[in-house]
Amino acid sequence: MNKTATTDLIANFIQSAIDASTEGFAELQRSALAEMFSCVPSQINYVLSTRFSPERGFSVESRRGGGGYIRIAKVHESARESVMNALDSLGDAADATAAETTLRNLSESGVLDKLTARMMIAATGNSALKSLEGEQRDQIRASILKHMLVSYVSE
Amino acid sequence: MNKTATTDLIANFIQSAIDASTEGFAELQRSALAEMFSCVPSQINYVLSTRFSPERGFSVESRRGGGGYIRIAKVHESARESVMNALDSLGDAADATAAETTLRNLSESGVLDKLTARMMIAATGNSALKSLEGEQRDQIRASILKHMLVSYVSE
DNA sequence: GCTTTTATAGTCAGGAATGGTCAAAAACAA
DNA sequence: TTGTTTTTGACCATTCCTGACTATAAAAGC
Repeated sequence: MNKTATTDLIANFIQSAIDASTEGFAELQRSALAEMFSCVPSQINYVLSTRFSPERGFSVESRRGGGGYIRIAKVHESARESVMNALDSLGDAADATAAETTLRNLSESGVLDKLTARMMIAATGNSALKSLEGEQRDQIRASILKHMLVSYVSE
Repeated sequence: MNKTATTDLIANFIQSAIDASTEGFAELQRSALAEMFSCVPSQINYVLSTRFSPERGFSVESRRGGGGYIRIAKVHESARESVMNALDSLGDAADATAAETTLRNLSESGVLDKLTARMMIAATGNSALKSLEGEQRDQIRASILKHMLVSYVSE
C-alpha cells in the first residue's frame, strides 16, 4: 500500500480536534504535535498554511513563550458570500491551479458539494482546454469558472 | 511466443485494481507502477492517456510530492450509458444549442440535477466562450462538456 | 522593576519525493 | 514502405519535509 503524507495525517488530526470540540476551535501546542507525529515543528506551520489558511475558511491565532499554543477555528460565512468572494478574487485569467484551489476551497467550506466541485474542476482543467494555449487558455478558463459560479448563486 | 505490450499489461493491472476495489477507484503510485513493470515512469502517463481517457469512461486525478498518487476511477454504470450516448452523438464539436439540448435531456432523464445542468449550460454557453470563434469554439465546448460529464458520472 | 533565562512559536530557503510534458527513437502493423 | 503505437529520456512542476535562524512571551533572578 501507499503511504499517506504526514502532512495529511496532521491535518486530519487537527480537523478532528476542531470537530470534537464544543467551542468550535482546537487549541494545540506546536511542539507537542511535532512530537506526536515525529516531525520537525516547522512542519506544523506548513500544515497550517496549506490546510488551514484563511482562503480555506480557517483562522489561526497563536502565542509564543511558556504555555504557548496554536488555536485553529473554522470561520463561517454564507454560501453566497463565499462565492462572491471567490468571484472577486478571480481576475480575467486563471491558471488550472488557481481554479482548482478556488473550487476546493468552496467545496471544503461546504458551499459546493464534492461532486459538483469535481465536475467544475474537470471543466476548467488543462485537459479539457488542452487545445488552447497560454494566456488565451487562462482567460477562457476564468470565464467558464465565473459563468458557472454566477449561475450557481443566481436563483 | 507472442509478447504482450507492456502498456497492455499495465492497463490490465490498473483495471484489475479498479475492479477489486470496494470504492470504485484505484489509487496507485506512478513510480511504483513503473518499477513493477520495469518501465520509465512516463509510460504510465501514456497508458493513462490512451487507455483510461474520458472518452473511455475514466477520470484520473493525481497529486505530486511526497505521498503522491494517481487515482483512476470508472464511471457509474447506471449513468454511464446515457452520458456515453450523449457524448457519442455530440462528437468532437458542438454548438451552444446542441450542448444545451443535450444537458436538458440529461436533466430531464434524471441523470443530472437541475442546478448542475444549469451550471454546465453556463459553462458551455457562448457567453462563457465569447473570445473564441467558429470551429475552435465548438471544439472547446465539446471538450469541456465531455470532461464535465465524465467527471460527474465517475465514482 | 529590570535583566536574564527558558519555553514556546514563526520564517525561509533548500533538499527530497513525488507526478507531468513532450518529442524523438524504436517497434510494430498494414 | 509508410503510418501508427509503444517506449524512452531529458527537462519541468508541485508538494512535502527539514533545519538553521529569528521572534515573542512567561518565569526566574536580581
